[in-house]
Amino acid sequence: MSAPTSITNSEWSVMRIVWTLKQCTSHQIIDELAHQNDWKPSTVKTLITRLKNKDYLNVDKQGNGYIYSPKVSEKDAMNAVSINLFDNMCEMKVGNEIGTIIDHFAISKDDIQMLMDKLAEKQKTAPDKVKCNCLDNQYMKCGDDMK
Amino acid sequence: MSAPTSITNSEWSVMRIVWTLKQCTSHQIIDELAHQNDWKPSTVKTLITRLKNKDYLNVDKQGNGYIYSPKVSEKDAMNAVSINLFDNMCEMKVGNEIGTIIDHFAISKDDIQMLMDKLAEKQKTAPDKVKCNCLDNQYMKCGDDMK
DNA sequence: CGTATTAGTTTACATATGTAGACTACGATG
DNA sequence: CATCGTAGTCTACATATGTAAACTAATACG
Repeated sequence: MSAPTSITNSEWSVMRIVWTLKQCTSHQIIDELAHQNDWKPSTVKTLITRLKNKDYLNVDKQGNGYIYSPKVSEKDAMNAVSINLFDNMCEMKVGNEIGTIIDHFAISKDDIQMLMDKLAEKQKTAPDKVKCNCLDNQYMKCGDDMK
Repeated sequence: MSAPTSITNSEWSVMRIVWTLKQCTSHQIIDELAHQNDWKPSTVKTLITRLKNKDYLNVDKQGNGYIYSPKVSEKDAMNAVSINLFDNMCEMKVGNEIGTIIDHFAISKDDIQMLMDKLAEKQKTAPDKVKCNCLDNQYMKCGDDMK
């Protein structure tokens, strides 16, 4: 259920297809990615092999080739990469950055409502300030705002 | 002002220090990262060089060595990586994922308020549904929910 | 049943990344 | 001014990633 190793951008493209189709043949993946990215069949085959090795894909023999299905859920993978990303950033600035994401992407009414509810709840126990965690050492700590 | 190339995780560690200190010597960066990650001086020096080449760092001669300062703002870099990350994901699922991030990280009262205001505003023109954009091709589209 | 198709495996190769030692040059100190 | 220490550059090397050709093996079709 969890995401063992990290996957690369191009592997991500393959996984999106498998997640969406739930199960599919290499042929379908190759077609779709030839269409989307102009990738050669060999390229996609390599990516599929790597994803098998990384335990992101299940394989089931069928006729000639295999049927591929996700071994790691899309949600788990998304969580792994996004949490990893924000872990890299200054804790103090994560809140502000979420704002940028909200500005930048389309979100449905329902999701927005869900987010507002979540925030209202979180507000109850929220700290006045989240401290910069960029420096472990003796140096001066970082200022308040980043514009 | 913009983030030209992408930077790696370890380069990110260096930049966080420079962003926080605004300007500093290699000595300071080396110290801090020896402390944080147990990296050898050479490792940090390599990272500094790569960041110079990637135009993430300004250098100013001073005495023996140099004073380093950011050439790309922290905000720009954060935006670049986070937008890039969510661009990789199924559009339909970004809203939900923002929820996970909100759950997972500490956010200050002020930031939460800012996010709620932003969402309230965004709600006014929000679509009922954001469609899955995983497939370009002819195949079936992805279902509604991901749990 | 043989052969064309297809799916999968092997090999390849350039660039990126993590990690670091060795070497060099310049400024500081006696 | 000679030398030492410190900062910076060069070199190194294993693994990861993007990209793909060549080869092989197993169906499917005639």
